[in-house]
Formats: sequence, C-alpha cells, structure tokens
Amino acid sequence: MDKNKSTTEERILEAAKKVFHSKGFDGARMQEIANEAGVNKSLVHYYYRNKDTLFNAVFEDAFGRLLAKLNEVILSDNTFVSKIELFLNFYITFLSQNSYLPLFVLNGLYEKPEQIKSMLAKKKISPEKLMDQLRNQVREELHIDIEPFHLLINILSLCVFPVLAKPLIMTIFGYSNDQLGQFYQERQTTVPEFILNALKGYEQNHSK
Amino acid sequence: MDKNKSTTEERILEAAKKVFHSKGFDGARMQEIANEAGVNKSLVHYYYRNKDTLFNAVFEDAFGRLLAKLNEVILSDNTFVSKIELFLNFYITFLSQNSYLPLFVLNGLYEKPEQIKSMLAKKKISPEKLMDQLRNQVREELHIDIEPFHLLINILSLCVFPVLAKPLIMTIFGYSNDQLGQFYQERQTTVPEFILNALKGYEQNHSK
DNA sequence: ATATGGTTTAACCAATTGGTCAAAATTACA
DNA sequence: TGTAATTTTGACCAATTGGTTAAACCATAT
Repeated sequence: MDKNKSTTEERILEAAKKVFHSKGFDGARMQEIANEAGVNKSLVHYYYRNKDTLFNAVFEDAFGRLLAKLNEVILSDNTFVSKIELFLNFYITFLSQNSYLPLFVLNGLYEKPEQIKSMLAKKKISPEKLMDQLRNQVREELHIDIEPFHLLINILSLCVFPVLAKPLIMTIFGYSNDQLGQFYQERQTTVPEFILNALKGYEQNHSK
Repeated sequence: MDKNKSTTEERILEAAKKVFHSKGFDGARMQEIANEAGVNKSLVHYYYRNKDTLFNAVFEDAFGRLLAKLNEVILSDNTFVSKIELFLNFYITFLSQNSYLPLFVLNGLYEKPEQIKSMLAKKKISPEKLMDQLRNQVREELHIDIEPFHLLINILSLCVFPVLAKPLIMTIFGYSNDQLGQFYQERQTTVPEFILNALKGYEQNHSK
C-alpha cells in the first residue's frame, strides 16, 4: 500500500509476489493483487497483459533467484564444506523472510516444467558444469571418487526439505517460531557435518 | 468412469482424489469431479455436503496413508537400516503410482496445519514415541548417542525430497521416465548407505 | 492555453463456479 | 402390488472472476 518510491509497475509485481506466493495461481485473485498494490485492477492488466503473464513474471523471479544462488555458490571459490554452509545459510535466512517461496516454486515446476529449461538458458546455467565442479572438488579435497548426481540431490534434499516441511515440523513437534529458528540454526552445523561424515564413509569403500 | 462395482460414494471419492491431487483445492472443479466419477454434479453434493468436506475427506485419506506407513515402519520389528529401506521402498513404489500425492499433502499442510494434530490423534500416532524408538534403536544397534530429531528429519528429507523434485530432476538432467525409475531404484541402496556412513562418523566424535 | 502521450480509473461484461431444489428414477419393504 | 425412502438428475441461481473499454487524469512540450 505504500505508494512512496518505486514505480507502480514494481509495486504491482511486489503485490503479485505476495499473493501468488501464498495462494498459488488458482487461489490468487487479480483484484487482491490490485488492492495489495493500491491501484485499480485495470492497471494490473495495463502493465501485465493477463494473469498468466503476471504469474510468469513472478515465477521467473522466484525460481531465477534460487537457481542463481545455487549456481553462484557451487561455482564460487570455496571449500566443499563452505559451499554447503553458504547455501544452507542463504536458504535458511532468505526463506525465513519468504516462507512460501519454495513450495510456490515447486508447484510452478509441476505445472510448467518447460520453464526450467528456458530459465537455465537465460541465466546461462549448465547442470553438467555444476556436476563436474562437484565431482572434481570432492575428488581433490576428499580424495573420493563419487557419482555426483546422488550427492547433489542429497545435499539439496537436506537443505530444502526441512524448509518445505516447516508446517509439519511446527505442528507435529509443537515448535514455536523461535524454536524452529533455533532448529534451522542448528542445521547450519549439523547438516555439513552429516554430509561430510557420510562422504568419509565412502572413502573406505570406494577410493583407491 | 467404470460404474462397475464399488458404491457411487466410493467412485466419487476416487474421482475427487484424482482431480484434487493433480489440481489442488482451488484448481479443482466440482463439475470435473462429477464427470470423472460419471455422475451428476448434484450427486457429489449429495454425498459430500460441499467442496470443503470433499477435500477434507481426500486430504485425510492421503495424509493418513503416509503417516500410518511411517508409523508402522518405525515401530516394526526390523533393523535400523531395514526400516529405512522399507520406508524408501514403500515411498518410491507407492508414489510412482501417485506422483502428485506428496506435493498435494504438502500443500494441504500449509493450508490447514490444524489437521495434522487431529490426524495424529485419530491414528493414535505419538511423535514422541517415534523419536524414542529411533533414539533407542540407534543407541542399541550402532552404539551411538544421538539427538534423534535431526536424524529423523534427515531421513525424511532424503526419502521424500527426490520424489517431490521429480519434475526438476527430469527436466534439468533430461531424464526419461525410465531413467528416473532407475535413479529411484539406485537410491534404495544409495540412501541407506549414505545415512549409515554418516552415523558411523558420529561414532568417533560422540560415542563413549 | 492546448495538444499529445502515457497513466489511471469506473463501469461493465461474458463466462465460470459452487451450490440449491424440486422432480424423476430407482430401490426397499410392507 | 403399492408406497415410502433413497438415490439421481436437470434446470436454475447468485456470486465471483478475468478481462475489456472508453473516458478521465496528468505531465510535458509546443
């Protein structure tokens, strides 16, 4: 509702994020987005032709952000463990402010899988490159030869799922928001440790 | 559409599952559910008062199934590793037939977190009991004292997320359905190994 | 001043949607 | 067989929703 600063187009996009993130495509109402932005509904159509266009803008913004960060971290100049810590840290802090975002992205991926490829192309992200980077780094740092695909998925699982399952955790174990925050805090050290231990186990079995 | 066998009430519920699972609450249409069941739309309202009632029935069925299985496996008479394998196996095979289900449940949990508690009560599932079981078993089998909460979340993450992220995996890495099936197959041995290795790492640091 | 261009609004519309209701069809049962 | 209860249907409705359009607004340049 704060009309100060920022163009109306930006305010509309921000409002759209807020509504789409929490209610999804079908649950979102163009009128609600207009209200949230403090403008007439027609203005929303003026800047973004229709609901689909607006949704795509919101989705690309969200998915692009997550993808870009993952890419940036993996290709950065850090140790393997540092990278996990970095990604975890970003993910947890960023998403404490945008708690609906991961589920929103996941839903979007189900509905429009094609978008993934165009997004990868636009951001010039190469999955193969990421995998190579991962494989090489694990080999050089930990002297372990490993198929990096399962490892990548495992890392992502351990980082992303606990954020996705937030309501499950809160309700089942009766956590308050503060307790949940502490839980995520603990994971910043717990998860890298867990992964590193798992990899060291492979050392005995698979390395030469 | 198969009117054979099963009461109309059951056919309506099955149709509702199909539609709600793939389109969510807001995306689902009562008319589509009626068509899918091969009955008049009014019949849907006759058996299930309104959309909310029908959705709740579908959600409870889905969430209840997953929860019951998790409970059954954890409390069963198996080794720690066997339990992980069992749960993984159930999860992967069951969900290859119901690929929309985990995301559906996750969305439902966001929208109606209260349902979790009533479901736990109805199925007489005690989270504390599960955690105790897990802690004791890890202590007795692996001689490791560990706070079981993070472990439980880690196991769930490694089992559930790769299924949730199906479209991401398929598109990013250009997997066919067959290749994806093989990937899940591999995880049946890969994941228990990963977890066990991680835990063995803790042995050196935390056990006495 | 006024013409011009982009910006914003109010009024409106066609289509959709969840839900109702009374009547018809079918079943149960005396 | 007749009749009461249950199940199924078609017609209908009020409300909602995405989207359109023409007019109003407003800054800026001439």
